[in-house]
Amino acid sequence: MDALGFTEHDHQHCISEALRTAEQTCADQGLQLTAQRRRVLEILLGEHRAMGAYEVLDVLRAEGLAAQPPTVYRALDFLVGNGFAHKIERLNAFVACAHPGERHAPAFLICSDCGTVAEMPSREIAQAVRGAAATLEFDVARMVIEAEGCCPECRAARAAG
Amino acid sequence: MDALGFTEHDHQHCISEALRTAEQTCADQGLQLTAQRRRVLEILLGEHRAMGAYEVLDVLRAEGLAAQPPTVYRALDFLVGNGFAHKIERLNAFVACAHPGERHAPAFLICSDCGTVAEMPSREIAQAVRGAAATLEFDVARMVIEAEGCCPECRAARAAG
DNA sequence: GGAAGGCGCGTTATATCGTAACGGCACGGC
DNA sequence: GCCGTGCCGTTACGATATAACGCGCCTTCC
Ligand SMILES: [Zn+2]
Ligand SMILES: [Zn+2]
Ligand SMILES: [Zn+2]
Ligand SMILES: [Zn+2]
Repeated sequence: MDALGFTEHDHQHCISEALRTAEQTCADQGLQLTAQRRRVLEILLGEHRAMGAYEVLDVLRAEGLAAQPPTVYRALDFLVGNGFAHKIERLNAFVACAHPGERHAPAFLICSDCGTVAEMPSREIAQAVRGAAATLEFDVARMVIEAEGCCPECRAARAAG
Repeated sequence: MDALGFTEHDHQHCISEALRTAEQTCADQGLQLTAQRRRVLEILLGEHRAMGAYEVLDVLRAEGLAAQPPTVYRALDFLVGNGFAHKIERLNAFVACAHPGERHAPAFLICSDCGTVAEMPSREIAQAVRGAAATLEFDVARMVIEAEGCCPECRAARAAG
């Protein structure tokens, strides 16, 4: 389970796979993946970066839909609430989940140069957070773990440039 | 170095100590802790929780000042930029630093019940994040580590109620 | 069949968070 | 004196997010 985003990959496959997983998960859990929700997920899947809600809205409008902010926020709430997307707090923006279906406390790498957002394995990080919290007798319900920096590609580009 | 916020403590001492440290650090580094910046820091220090910029603004106005949003944001930028305060991304709000002067990558515990925000030791968490990032050859420049949950006091209150 | 309730969604309006840009003033260097 | 720099007042605006109301489509229950 590696974190895509920084590596070359068959992105069409990446998208269709994620959609299929979302459909299956919704079917299993009695969730309604309506056309709009699905479309918003597709838009997020289109890029391995975080998109603002209004950016998604612009895409919908460019497709001829007369959408309003609540439309997008409702779709995003559904997607985030059911683990098909995540909110990147640092950017006030949203990204498709790289591991839908699996229960996970996500952790993200955000490249300041190219904007790519990768979801990385977080078990040890989550463990460290829970450990530190436990010494203060604090019960952790939810975590925000986001690291900003420079991705390998951009670092190489810098070195070359 | 424990994380205050969840424990009883002499809060007046806590405030004056932090202000003294800020004054000393500014003096050492040639930074100007102006009256406004100092006042905003005092306001943040007043509570062990995160305050929105406009909430700070309301306090200033209640004191008779004709302040505008940029006034507050400029003071907050100064305080955050120089390590006297932190932004809690999850809340779009600001909290006074519990360890000013020391270089640190902060990690926070946010009680969903009472709103208290505590800054906790983060060395091991930061280490775990850097480690996970390194396997993807990602250079981390800045981290956001925030855990939401229930503090010991509120847990006790729940159990009692 | 019809009442009742849940859910998704359209729509309007508004709340909340944050910044751009301009100009004035004070201070220190030269 | 003149200029650069940093701080701040002020106006206006941009970006992010939600409240509230109502409609249509279901399903449930009788
Ligand atoms: Zn992909
Ligand atoms: Zn990059
Ligand atoms: Zn205190
Ligand atoms: Zn609490």
